[in-house]
Amino acid sequence: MSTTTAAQRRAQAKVAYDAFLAACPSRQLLDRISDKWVALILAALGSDGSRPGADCIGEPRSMRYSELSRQLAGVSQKMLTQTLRSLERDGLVTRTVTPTVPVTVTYELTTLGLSLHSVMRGMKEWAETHMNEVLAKREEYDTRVA
Amino acid sequence: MSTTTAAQRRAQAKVAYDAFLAACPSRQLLDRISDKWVALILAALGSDGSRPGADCIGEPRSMRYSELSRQLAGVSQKMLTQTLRSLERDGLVTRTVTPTVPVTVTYELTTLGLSLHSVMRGMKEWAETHMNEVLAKREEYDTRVA
DNA sequence: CAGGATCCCGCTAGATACTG
DNA sequence: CAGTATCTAGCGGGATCCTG
Repeated sequence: MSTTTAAQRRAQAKVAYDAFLAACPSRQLLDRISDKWVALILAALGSDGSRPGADCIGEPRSMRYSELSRQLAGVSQKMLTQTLRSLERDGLVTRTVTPTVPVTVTYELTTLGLSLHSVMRGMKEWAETHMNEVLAKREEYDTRVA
Repeated sequence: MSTTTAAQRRAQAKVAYDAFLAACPSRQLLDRISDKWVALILAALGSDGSRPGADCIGEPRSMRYSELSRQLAGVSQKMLTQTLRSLERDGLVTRTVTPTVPVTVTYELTTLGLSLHSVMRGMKEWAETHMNEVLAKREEYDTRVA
């Protein structure tokens, strides 16, 4: 550590990321994961407790492209592929190609992806649970303004 | 009515809404809350970082418009106002105007907003915590492709 | 101070067509 | 089956100016 460059010192100082700062990489990362498709894909791949009596506890679910496409109703192939690619690039999901005929591609959460899922899994559920309340608040707000 | 418990109503809501369905209102709600500005605003209003070890669930923080604008570096007035409006409409924050000169406007989380914050507060922290890991994965992915 | 109103650019989601 | 490629319309979102 004779001559520490500015870049080195900066790299060490960046152990403390702050998403409140515009230039911080974690801001971009927050923006990436703040996406409905990300939330839904993670919810789909991470839902191991959806089936009562399921024997695969602890093992993240492995899903094919077409399975995901079916479960995430309304998603275009472009968005699904694009989102999956970025998730793969960020190390959140693994993409496995099996050279069958036709080809089979499966996606699975990594440990890192699973850690994010455990953080985000509540969001979809929250939206579904509090939908009524939010709708009521909206109506109240709209009539108050009108 | 008043005899139904919160758990019962929650269970009913879960059956009624499904964010996996494109037409479901909860899908739109999920899209709204899957936004970096929402995440950051909730993080700002919900955290009392000045008091470590405090029972933070008691009183949510009250912040002025300019305070929020300062803390969320890089946010435009348009996006800040727009996001705050939608959060107010959905009953997640309250907007209080105090007729001082000049006028003072403060924002605060509602109980509903606080419940969402408790779900989402981990996201910003997750992004900051796993930034290094994600950056490493990206580099690895990029070199693998190249 | 806390926005409202406008203009406008860029990107991105969506639709469509094609392929290994 | 699981994508890629291409085109385009639409709007998200920034910049700017104005106001109570």
